[in-house]
Amino acid sequence: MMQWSMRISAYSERLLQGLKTLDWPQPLKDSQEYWIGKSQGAQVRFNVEGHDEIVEVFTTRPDTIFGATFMVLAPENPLVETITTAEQKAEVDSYIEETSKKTERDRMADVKNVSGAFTGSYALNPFSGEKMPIYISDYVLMGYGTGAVMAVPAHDERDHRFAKKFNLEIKKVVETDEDVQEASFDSKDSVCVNSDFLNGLNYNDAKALIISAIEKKGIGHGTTNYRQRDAIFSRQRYWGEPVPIYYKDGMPYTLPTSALPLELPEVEKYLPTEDGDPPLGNAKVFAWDEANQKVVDTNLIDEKTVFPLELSTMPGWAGSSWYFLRYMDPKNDEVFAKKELSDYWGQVDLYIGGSEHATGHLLYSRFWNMFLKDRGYINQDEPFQKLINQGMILGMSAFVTRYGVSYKAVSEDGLDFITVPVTFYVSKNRLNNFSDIQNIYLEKAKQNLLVHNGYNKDKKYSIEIIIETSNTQNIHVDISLLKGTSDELDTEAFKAWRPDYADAEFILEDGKYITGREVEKMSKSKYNVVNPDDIVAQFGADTFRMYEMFLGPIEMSKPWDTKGIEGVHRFLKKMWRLYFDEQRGWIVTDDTATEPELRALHKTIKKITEDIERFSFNTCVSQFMICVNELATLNCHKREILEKLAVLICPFAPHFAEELWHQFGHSSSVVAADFPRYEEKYVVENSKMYPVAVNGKTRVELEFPLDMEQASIEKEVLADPTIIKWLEGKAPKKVIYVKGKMINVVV
RNA sequence: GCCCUGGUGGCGAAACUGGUAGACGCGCAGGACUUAAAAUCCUGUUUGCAGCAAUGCAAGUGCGGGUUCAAGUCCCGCCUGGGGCACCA
Repeated sequence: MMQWSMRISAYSERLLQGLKTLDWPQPLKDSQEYWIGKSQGAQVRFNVEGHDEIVEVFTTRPDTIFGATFMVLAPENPLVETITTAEQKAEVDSYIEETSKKTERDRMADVKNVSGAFTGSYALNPFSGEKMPIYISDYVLMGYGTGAVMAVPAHDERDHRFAKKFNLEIKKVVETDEDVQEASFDSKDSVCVNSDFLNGLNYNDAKALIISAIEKKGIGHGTTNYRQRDAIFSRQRYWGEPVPIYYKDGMPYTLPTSALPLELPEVEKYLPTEDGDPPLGNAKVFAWDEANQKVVDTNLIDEKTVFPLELSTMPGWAGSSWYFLRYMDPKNDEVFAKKELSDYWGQVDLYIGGSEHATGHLLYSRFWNMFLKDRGYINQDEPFQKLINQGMILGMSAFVTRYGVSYKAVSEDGLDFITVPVTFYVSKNRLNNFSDIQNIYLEKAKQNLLVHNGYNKDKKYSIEIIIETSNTQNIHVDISLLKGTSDELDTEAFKAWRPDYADAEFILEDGKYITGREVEKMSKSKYNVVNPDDIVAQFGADTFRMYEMFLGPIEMSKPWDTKGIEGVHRFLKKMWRLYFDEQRGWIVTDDTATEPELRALHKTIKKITEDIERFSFNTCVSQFMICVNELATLNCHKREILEKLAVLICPFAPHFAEELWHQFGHSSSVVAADFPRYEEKYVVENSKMYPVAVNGKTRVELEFPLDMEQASIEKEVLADPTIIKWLEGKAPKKVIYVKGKMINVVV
């Protein structure tokens, strides 16, 4: 099938180099770097004995060429056809047939399963002069390098496995004590042996020397390879941007700019055509009239002036790679964004997204951006200068345990056997100890026996043994069946939940059924989904927003736990009470703020300002709590403090801040207010309570002025009774004094 | 297999450049206000030992070593949860 591809591989090196300029998480950069997969080595041509054909290989280890004892081609390599000998043809053909049936997934699945076939031909090692049998095997991929490798079994794991399987020579060319007959030794930290003029050279020197030798011989050259492939751009589905291309004599032509954008045609069904064409093949009006320059009825196609349009559509990333540029100038009919505007807005300042886009969207988007820059449409090399990965909010699944035990009832005369199953839903902590609940099961087994249809009431039975205990099932239950925010199951609700559970019987602990809890992705099938709308309805959007921030660092995944939300809600109510009294209403005064009040405020301004910069929102919320606790203790209701505090909290609780701001008499929005500035003078202290340690263990706290000389501090520290006690009469070796931090006396 | 990430109280977490581990919040326990409840406020809450108590001592950040006056933080070797990639020569 003919497919459109984006030649992203032409940008591999720039995409790799560009990573150095980005403020992105290292793991994300690593995975792009790995995906691009740059490797440096050499391309080398090998002569084939008795043929004019040559086999060209790519290798990153040309320094091990003296250890290359055989050759492996990809089964799809066109050379296979010509070099396979008559005797080997049947074997090779059947191997190709076999591998072509395997899907790529199958191929990957049995990495350990070595397979291949001998072509019957030999290549000649240009340096050792040895004959190298040529094999084919599916561990060599046609799509990478040249689709052929020189196999160095002593120093490559895959080649080693292959050599073992087909009994091929393994020749050590890198110094090591390991037995290369047993396992390959793949280190790059190596020195050449058995390699003629390379002997004694390390990896880097040997590589440089052999590449120049290869070039001198005229059989190859040093080269760089990228693992990254071109990206298939065609999609055989309806929804997507149509490709503005028409075909004339089988050749593609672009539509004129005036015909753009080419819109999706109407179709009756979004399915492929009977001939197997994509859904656009069903369109009635989707042909290009070259003479009249417009899209016309498909029936009019005559291949003279009316031609068929491309039927495949573009993939999702055709749009997702550059939509943000359009945001800069959304109403422009001429271009996607006027250059002056995209220059003005520049790059996306901050991109928050998941790391799952590492090798897809985020790479395509960079590529696309570079291309647009090369064409002169925009000015930035990179679309997203700063990027952070947010963690996922996970669900807290709940489980009940259905625990089944079978008993064997034997009649007194030993003639009748009845199997009596007993099943209970067992509360979490009673499950650990079966002997504890054994009697409950046994009692139930006796009851069940009496109603068993095999039961003969004229006989006496003894219930003996458990014949099966393995019937334990953990069943997801909907978290709405829990009581409040606890782990306790509402057993009646559970019974009503599903007909299967209507007759459920429980073994409780302290009168409660406690479910097992586990952190999993939120998913309907796991019944652990918490709907934000419900939380917002109950607590308000500000509480919800702040609680999400308070949960922990933004880049970490964490379970949603509704329990803690009360704390944030209480905090907002407490802060509100600094401004409002239930009876008296607005209680903010114009009194002058005191030193402790100003210190509380400015400590907070400092922390919030710094923590916002490093995206540490959870610690911001903590600081607000500390501040409000302090102001409440100080009984502070002063405008000088509280007005700034309201602005400060605006990014965290915007509705709340807006309301307070208006109460202060402002008519404009709080978002337009100046963000409070930290002033150091309110926070500086001139003394510090120092932890004083003896040999690293803190023993006492002593207060000293910050500008006190070390010598005087030492004198006072050594005179302190607690320190004297811990010195036990020994003379201190030295005293470590870190200004503003701590003091340590070393004995 | 390879790459990345995390592991700190009963729980979510804090400790930014090595410098008082557990801030802040939840939960729990006790108390105040109230006829009662809600709301609110106060006290305690890492563990162990001693003490009526204030307090004191010891241990403690997944495990084992190391560097340092000082390690949750740095180094070496492991264990373990999560995510991604996977025959790329």
